Amino acid sequence: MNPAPPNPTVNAPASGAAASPTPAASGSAAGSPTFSPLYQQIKALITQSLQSGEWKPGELIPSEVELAGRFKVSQGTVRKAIDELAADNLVMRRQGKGTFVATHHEARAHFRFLRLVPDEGVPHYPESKFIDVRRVRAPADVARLLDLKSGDAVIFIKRVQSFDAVPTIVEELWLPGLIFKGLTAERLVEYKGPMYGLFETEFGTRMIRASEQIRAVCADAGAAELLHIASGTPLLCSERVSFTYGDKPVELRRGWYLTTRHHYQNELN
Amino acid sequence: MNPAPPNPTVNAPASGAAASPTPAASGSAAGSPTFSPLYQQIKALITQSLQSGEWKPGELIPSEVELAGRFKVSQGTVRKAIDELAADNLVMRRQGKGTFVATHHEARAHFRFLRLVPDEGVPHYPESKFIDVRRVRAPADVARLLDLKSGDAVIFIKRVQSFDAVPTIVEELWLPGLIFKGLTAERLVEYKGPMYGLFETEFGTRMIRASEQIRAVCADAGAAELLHIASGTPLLCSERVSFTYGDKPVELRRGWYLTTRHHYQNELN
DNA sequence: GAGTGGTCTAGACCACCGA
DNA sequence: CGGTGGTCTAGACCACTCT
Repeated sequence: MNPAPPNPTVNAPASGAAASPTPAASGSAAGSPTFSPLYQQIKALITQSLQSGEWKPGELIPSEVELAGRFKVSQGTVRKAIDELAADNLVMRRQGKGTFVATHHEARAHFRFLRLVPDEGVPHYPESKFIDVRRVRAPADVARLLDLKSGDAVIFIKRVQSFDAVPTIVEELWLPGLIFKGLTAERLVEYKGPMYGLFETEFGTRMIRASEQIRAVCADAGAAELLHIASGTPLLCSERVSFTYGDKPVELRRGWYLTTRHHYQNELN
Repeated sequence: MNPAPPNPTVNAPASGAAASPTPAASGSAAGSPTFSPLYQQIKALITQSLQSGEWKPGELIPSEVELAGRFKVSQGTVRKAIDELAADNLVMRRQGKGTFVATHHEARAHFRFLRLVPDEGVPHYPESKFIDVRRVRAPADVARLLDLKSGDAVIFIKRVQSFDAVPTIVEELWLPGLIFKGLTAERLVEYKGPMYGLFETEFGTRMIRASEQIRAVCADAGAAELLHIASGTPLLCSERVSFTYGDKPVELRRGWYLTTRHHYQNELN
């Protein structure tokens, strides 16, 4: 056992009972056993339940005391695990009510990934117009970023987003065909709200984090036409890969942003 | 008293002794008294000591038990306060050694604000060449962003930064003259390493966080010459305001980044 | 009032560091 | 070895929400 002496359940080398096996968290190759703290193991167990859909987005998860009983640890340990999950935006705590599985269906979450905001006026969500939705074979670069094999089936989506009827964003998305089987133009068009919300409820795939690379480029003819601007206008170009549980890449999104009346807002902390 | 019953020191309406007055944290206008938890008050007290320079960047601060004794609270409460300070990057914990005041003189900190990295190869710090350093009166827009009055003295700095001898960044900085009195071109040139390090050690002003707005623009004649590129080349344009303690703005930095072989890297969490 | 998360305490032991 | 932060527990009370 690792830190707490009077508790022989989770990290124990061999203990009989309880609902959670988890020899877990040992890099046990040789020399150093590399133990991990109890609360990290609890966090991993809870994360598994989230990933498996045992508790769905927006739902209430069991209370701290109940989880403490289930895992045979103190409430404080569960608390620390959930604290981290909340910091990771996997879960949301609400005093007096309980802890809820985080969801992209919330005003709060809408601007976590969309960082383009109007220079003046309040941030709001743009309107989408879909240009293209089709099943294709993954080009090499897309396959590499999505951890697929070149030629694997992917879904390609192209759309234009407008703020106050002014076209401002051209976006191309690539999604693994296996995961997003059955995603059609109709589903996309009829669905109102952020796409990540649809992915979450319709395909059980929740975006956890993303990595973005940003450049300045000249608008090519295609983008220029869609955005009603002169070819050659400078655009902000973003390439973003989004990840679900287990750091699995599940979306590649290339965006071209018109930044004459909008800007990309970033907070450095 | 607020949460803890057996402890009449920090938040107490009127208590005699102890080194920390702090009636603190009450929005006491009318109706709701708006108490704040003990650990938040401890956090505020420690932050004051950091701001006042009682413990300088890089130095060791008193141990948790000592602070607990000083503030007459439990170690757990001090711990939670320091946990938040560490999350805010004001302080750095090192097991077995102690807690240190964070500093910008560390490889770790160098890329917290500089997000432009080479497309290939390892991130590294660019070389600076200073074009201009002078005392001027603040234009209206600069004054507004730095919370000064139009016409107040400010220091203007212009420089070019190069990666592997390739000029890549043009930067213009505006600093409040009052705070950075005595900042000269010589000091800047002789100083090696990140400018925030110099600000911290030479002027006692530590940058805590920053807010950045990013756009795509065309290179004007001046930038084009400095970066050895054609006028009109698309550049990534960033306007950043940095803040010290108390959310006081103390730097305006406008940057133009050449993104042909570099990109702005951002993690969305 | 019962149940939830939020705060606070006290005490134990562990992992790491330096002398 | 003693000192530091890191983990874990157990129990108390507070603030909030709903019924």
